[in-house]
Amino acid sequence: MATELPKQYDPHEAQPKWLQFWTEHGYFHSRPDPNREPFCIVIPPPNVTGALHMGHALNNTLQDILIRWRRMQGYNTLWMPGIDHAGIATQAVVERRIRDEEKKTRHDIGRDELVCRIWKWKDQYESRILRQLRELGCSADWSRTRFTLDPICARAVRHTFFKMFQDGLIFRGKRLVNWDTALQTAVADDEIFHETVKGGFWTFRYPVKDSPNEFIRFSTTRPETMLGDTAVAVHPDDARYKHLIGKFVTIPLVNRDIPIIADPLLVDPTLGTGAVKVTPAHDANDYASGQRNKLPMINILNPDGTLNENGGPYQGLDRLVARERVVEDMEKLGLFEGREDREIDLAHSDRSKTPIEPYLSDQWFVKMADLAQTAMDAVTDGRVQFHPARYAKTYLDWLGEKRDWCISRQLWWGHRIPIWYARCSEAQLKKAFAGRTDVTWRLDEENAQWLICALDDSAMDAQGLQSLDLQRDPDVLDTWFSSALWPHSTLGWPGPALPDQPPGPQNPDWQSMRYYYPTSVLVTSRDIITLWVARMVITGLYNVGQAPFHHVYIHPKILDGFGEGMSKSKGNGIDPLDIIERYGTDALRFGMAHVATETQDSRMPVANVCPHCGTLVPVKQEHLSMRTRKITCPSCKKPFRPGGPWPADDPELPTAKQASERFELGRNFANKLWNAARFILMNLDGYKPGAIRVQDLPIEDRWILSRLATTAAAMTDQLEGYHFAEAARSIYDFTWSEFCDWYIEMAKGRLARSAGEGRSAAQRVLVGVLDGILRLVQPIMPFVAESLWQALGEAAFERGVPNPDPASESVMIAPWPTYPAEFHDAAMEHRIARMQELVRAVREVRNRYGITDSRTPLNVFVRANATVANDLTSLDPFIKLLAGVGTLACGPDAKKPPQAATSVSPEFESYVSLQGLIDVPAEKKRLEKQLSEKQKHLQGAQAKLQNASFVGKAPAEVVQQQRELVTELGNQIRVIEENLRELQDG
RNA sequence: GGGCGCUUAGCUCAGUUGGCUAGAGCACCAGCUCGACACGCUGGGGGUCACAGGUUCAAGUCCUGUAGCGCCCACCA
Repeated sequence: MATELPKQYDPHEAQPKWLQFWTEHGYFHSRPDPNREPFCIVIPPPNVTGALHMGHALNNTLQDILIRWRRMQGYNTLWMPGIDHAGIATQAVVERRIRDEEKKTRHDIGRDELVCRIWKWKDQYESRILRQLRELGCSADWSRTRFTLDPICARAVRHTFFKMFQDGLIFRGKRLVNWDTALQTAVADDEIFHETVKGGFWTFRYPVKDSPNEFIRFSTTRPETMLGDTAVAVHPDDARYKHLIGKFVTIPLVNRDIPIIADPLLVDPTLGTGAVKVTPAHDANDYASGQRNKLPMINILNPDGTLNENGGPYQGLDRLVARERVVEDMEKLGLFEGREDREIDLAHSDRSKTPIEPYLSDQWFVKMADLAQTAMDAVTDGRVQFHPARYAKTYLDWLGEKRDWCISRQLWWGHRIPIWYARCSEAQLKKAFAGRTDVTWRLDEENAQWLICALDDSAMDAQGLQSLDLQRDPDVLDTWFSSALWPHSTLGWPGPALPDQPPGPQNPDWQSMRYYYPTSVLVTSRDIITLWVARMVITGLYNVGQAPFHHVYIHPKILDGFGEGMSKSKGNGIDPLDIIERYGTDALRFGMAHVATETQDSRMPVANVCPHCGTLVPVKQEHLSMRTRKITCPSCKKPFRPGGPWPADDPELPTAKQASERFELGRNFANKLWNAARFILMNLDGYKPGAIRVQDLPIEDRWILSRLATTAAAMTDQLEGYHFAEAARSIYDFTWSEFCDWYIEMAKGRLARSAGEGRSAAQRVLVGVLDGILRLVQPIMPFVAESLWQALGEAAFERGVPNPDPASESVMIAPWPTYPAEFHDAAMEHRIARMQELVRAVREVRNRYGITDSRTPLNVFVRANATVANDLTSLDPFIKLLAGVGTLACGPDAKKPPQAATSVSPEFESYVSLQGLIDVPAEKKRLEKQLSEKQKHLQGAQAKLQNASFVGKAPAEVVQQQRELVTELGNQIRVIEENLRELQDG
């Protein structure tokens, strides 16, 4: 007798145990093996910014499902894990901490110290993130874990940059950035917030040159920028200004002449004065217009927000002071027309909270025209496929713009731009770098300097370079530059640095690159299709010549209970660890698979668990919008802090854990599975493995094996197509609604007999089906699957249908189930379906009349044709067992007893003897309602048949179906009428 | 403003190429401690499939429009 399992599945007992077991057995590792086909996924590397959230749980669960499934299918699966340094986000988090804790800015502590602090932060959060991923059960090859700043990734970054620089794909150009004048740094778009402030809206006029008394009127919210104006634009069709196009106006304060140009994109003639001053260096639209019209760009600002030498008489003044002076001076000149108050939506820096100035600066770019085209081709010709396919449009539309990619960032955390500047003669360079292939240079004519690109920093440490007066570029690369290389950099591109040395952290393993690249599928969310997916394809094609993956699966987003995306700033996230703690990892994973549907993002209402009394307190919308930090429990009246991803604990208040009932489904399923297995294990006395032959099996066995085979095949298809929700539903429905609800119940009869062929066969089938279920569920719920696999191994080591095999040492490495074609048996499925219908009908009658004690047998009469009657009679023991039937009379002439309730089925009529218990008025009412519904349905169905165009156009079998439906409905109505009549008579 | 989606039971969601009485889980109602499971079992109630048109023998499903919601991109002199 096998050791009996506890009544409930305990995930917290199972999880650490199997995690350790899998790790010790090395199941997560993968190494190149030419005899096996690889299946490889590279993880979208989480940011080191902080802990993982629900989106990560979803993303990684789905990847793990694919990896675990393909591993069982026999592929050599590699899941490459890693972390992203996430330049801006990480630096901002660490800077904020330093500011909060030490009241210092990054300029106070310096570049080296800041980078050092961020590395410490990175170490701490990297291990936390990796731990979370492990706890999620992710079967990644942890020994290969990469970080986007580690030496191997850095080498790939350098090679790519160097190659692109040599190919002329990397160039230096001007670009407007968001300038924070307080911190004197550029900030990223996602680091700014918009706030409505009170401002002015001034209207001025410029005198038209060579046309006395003619002026052109314009308005602005930033009068000081007129010092940087290089044109006035009007709409080409605007009758008021048409004659002025091509003439000049004079900016009076600096006495500069600028042209009047026509720009239909910049100017909307119905707004304001219809004329727009153009300041290309300090406004994004004007910048675009300046590029279109080849206007000069005049930068009037110093980094600190004061005016520079281009500000003429206003040089040195703060821009806001200059604004007032400009207005005063224009007024003195009689060119000021008025000012109105206006609410202005102004961009502010997240960090300094001061207004952002658009600021023109030198940046590095990747030329996209040709690169983007190669990436578009890879998708249009099908080398890379999106699932769902519609996301290809997002990708193609974005790449189609072919906008140059700005890759420099004014940050300290990241890959340094490998560029040095030198002002010297080329002869000096040639001499200094004679014979060197790891250094290349190009002349920057505009600034009269050399741009030197080095493949490695050490190249610039050589002796004799002092005379060159090298200046290194202070910027770092856009984080996406290193992320774009992720699929091939992690696999070892560009090959070993030290070919004779063994692979290691400094020396990549070239075999992996050749074996696993291109990877199989990328699993990610739709918001980084452009930022990341497109760029990976670009660099993959550029560096390796092959796109980095064959498939891109885009999964839905998890929203909060109110339909909004989760984000740290909204405070509406859910910590996966809370869910794991409350429901178990399998429940979390099942829940994730279950929400991964084709079309729709999924809402996840969440509740706080009161840390004092355990009451579930649903999160309300106002808790989020007001950033509520304290909630009073409605039950015990004690205060607590709502759960979620908060930056730090609050020492004053206990923090609530979070719960969401959406994970009960998975928890309950794991427990159901556990108990089904528990029941089977309790009934395995005398189990002997043996082959089964479906032809020899009774109906119920053939039925469940047919259903099992269908389910396994369906799940395979569903996973192939990335239909995770359907796959989860398939195994759930099969296990619960077919195996547990019907098959196990039917098998109880045979098990109860202590010995004999019947019992033995039932054991084999029960064990064989359970074995299949555990394999099928393993990718989704690996922990409960492993627990039961091991328990089953003790009681039934050799098992399986049709032929038993010794169990593998882990369900993780068991083969993915496929079953012989003869398992599919439509006839058996049909017979059991008919029986289920009858059982349900009898149960319904029992419930309706309150005869729920199954020991009170009901006598059932079924009128049906001979075939159906035979089928049902053959299942007589089950009908008796499952519905508490005493005698079953079945046949074409089954006589209806007096005072009977009926249930109407498409294929047969059943009559249940109720021994005088009928509630006549209630029964009458029920039948009348049923009658009117059936009559309505019949009318509709008949009308359809009489319609000539239906009979003419529809396929013959459909028309035939319709005829059968009408006949059937007619029969049913006749039966109901008959019953109703008898009820009235009786 | 452009693009992509979404709107089905009180809640969260399924619903294949149009085709038999629109499904599930939770919640609700009634009844069950019967030897796997109360994280359970049996049965039940509950839906004008956002709205308005159209195509079709037939529309939750296809088309057009309207409203609301979400996301991405662009932009707001």
